[in-house]
Amino acid sequence: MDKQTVTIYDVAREADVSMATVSRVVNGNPNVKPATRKKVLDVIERLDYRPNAVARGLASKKTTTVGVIIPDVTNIYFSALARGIDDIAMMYKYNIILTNSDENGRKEVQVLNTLMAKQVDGIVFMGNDISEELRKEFDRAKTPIVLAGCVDPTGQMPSVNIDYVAAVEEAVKNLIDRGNQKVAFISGSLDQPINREYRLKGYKQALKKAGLRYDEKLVFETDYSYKAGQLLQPALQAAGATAAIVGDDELAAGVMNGVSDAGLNVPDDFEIITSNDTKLTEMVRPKMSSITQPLYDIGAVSMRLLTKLMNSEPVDERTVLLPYGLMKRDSTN
Amino acid sequence: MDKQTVTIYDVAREADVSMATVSRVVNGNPNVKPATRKKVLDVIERLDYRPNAVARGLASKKTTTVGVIIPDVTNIYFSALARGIDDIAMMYKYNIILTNSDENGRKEVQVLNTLMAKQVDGIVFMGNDISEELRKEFDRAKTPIVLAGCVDPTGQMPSVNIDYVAAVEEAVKNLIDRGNQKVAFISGSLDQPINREYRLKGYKQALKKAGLRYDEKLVFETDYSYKAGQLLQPALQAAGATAAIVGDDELAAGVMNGVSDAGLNVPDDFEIITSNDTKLTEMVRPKMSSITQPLYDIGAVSMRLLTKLMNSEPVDERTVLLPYGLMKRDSTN
DNA sequence: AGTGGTTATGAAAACGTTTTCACGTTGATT
DNA sequence: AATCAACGTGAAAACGTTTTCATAACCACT
Repeated sequence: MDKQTVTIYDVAREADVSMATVSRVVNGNPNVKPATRKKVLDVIERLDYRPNAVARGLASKKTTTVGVIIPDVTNIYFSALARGIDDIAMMYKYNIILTNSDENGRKEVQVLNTLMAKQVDGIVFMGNDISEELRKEFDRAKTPIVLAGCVDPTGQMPSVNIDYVAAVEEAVKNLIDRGNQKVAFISGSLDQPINREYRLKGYKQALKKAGLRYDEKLVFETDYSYKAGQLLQPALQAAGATAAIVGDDELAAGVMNGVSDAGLNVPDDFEIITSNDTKLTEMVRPKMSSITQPLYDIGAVSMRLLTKLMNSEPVDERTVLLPYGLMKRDSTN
Repeated sequence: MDKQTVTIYDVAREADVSMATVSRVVNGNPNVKPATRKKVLDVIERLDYRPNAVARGLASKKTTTVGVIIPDVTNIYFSALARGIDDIAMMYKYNIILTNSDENGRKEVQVLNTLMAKQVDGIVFMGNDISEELRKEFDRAKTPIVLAGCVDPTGQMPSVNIDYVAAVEEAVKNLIDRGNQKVAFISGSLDQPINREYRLKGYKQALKKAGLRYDEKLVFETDYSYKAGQLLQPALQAAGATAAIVGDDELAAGVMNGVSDAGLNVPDDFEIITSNDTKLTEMVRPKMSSITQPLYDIGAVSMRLLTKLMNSEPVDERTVLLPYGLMKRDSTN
């Protein structure tokens, strides 16, 4: 009852050919006489032979597996990207090793190392910050890596994103144009470049163009959770904010419910624009207006880009920007 | 500039020992003299040697990788399970190959086969139905498989779930006790055992015990999507339902918003209990009452069970039932 | 009939580990 | 001093493929 495996050698013997020939037919190499091919195929069928991908990986130095580092699959934003990644991966016959990093730098480095040990052919990285140590590991990796929905301020790494600066600027302008003088900026940690150097920059630009003064009291730094958003309400009120641009949908839902539960009307008393356009925006009431980004596509395009890199195909744009938009729903007037 | 890899052989040479010894220190085998160990460790450090997991897998027939088949990562219910699975997997030094199946039988079989080809040490399967063909593949697999949040009516496969029959019965009873004579049953396809043989059974039992007649017109078979739920409102009204038990949270959110948008008040005109207790239940307004199940734990426990199976450890219960509950929020009175 | 170029095949060497055996050493026990 | 067990180590055989290289067979052409 031991796992008795049929090997390529068994097939070769039964079909009365060499291993090399079996390997050829299995891999669709055209240099095989049709008659031989058929003979081998028959034996494969009869013996129910299944090539061992590990042995194949060792011999060919290709595993047809790519690593995916994700902060948290449970977050709708990231799972949408992951879905795009997996679909394209499957299309190109790759499998995905998925690991949650919790945006924890140490864990990211460790995960990266085990992925390299497993000889993945490429890596898609999601996360909001690239620590120094992590960057060092990236550099030393001989494996292609692309960032998905994750900015690299230095622009060295292949990545796919939207233009966060412009998107946020447009959203904030929209809020200001409707008369909001005090627009809150709510995001995750400002240590993360995507917040500090992109979103916040867009926010400041919009203020400047509207002739408004930047006020630190309107900047709220918190973590990306529903709960955190909900708890922000008193602080928002204290700061006199009448609108907010929020960096994450779950967080935004929390903010909105916090505000509503305090008796204010959204959007009449308080307007909100969120950033990720996940399906959550349509499930809450009022539905949330949002910056629009093609989540699935960001994942899909990163994976596609990665396939090119893994294949050493020429790549025109190493850092691709996908189009964004602004979707008006019911949390703005 | 070619990927010049340091092998165990290089280390052996530099440290002036045999490969076997290097292997021993890398694997923590105690049978190595401390002095030798240090010497080897130093060389490893100096050369930055990283063991090749693929070669290791071939030689040892263990890949420390498990396959996870999931209908759709994008669904909050499943991603919560996946998170539990990954955390425990990581704890036991396993990695996860994650693939979406879309509950498509053909795809499930194909994915299963590539997982086997990749020599995964075990598999966690999520999905609502096990087709005949899939079951055949399961049987023939020499690899341990456990079902997570997925019933096997035949009880042959290891699985971890809650008692869906009892949970639904309790929820429906709760609805009936509050005077609802016409409780709708809303779920995914009744072809799926979990709906046909478990949830519906609980529903019928509750009706019977309350002396109510089972009415097919109150049974709504749809797909698990927000949209589908939203569109159900007219039919619900036509059937005269005043309450509903719903099999999925996104679906339930759709139902609730459909009902609300039609001008009815939830819970005064229409009560809803949903089934999965995902965080979505707290994000919508009103918050949804729900059957409570330990999602993360279902994933975690399945993975833990799988580790035991992979390790040929004795297992007391092959089909484990985790506790459920009923959480009253604002979609019921 | 001789030449040259495909085309089809096999032998055997990688690929980078783990693992099995056998063999010396060592130290304790009689 | 002889015996034994435990310990520490190395040689070499797996593991199941791909890939390189050589060669045989075939097929036109001159």
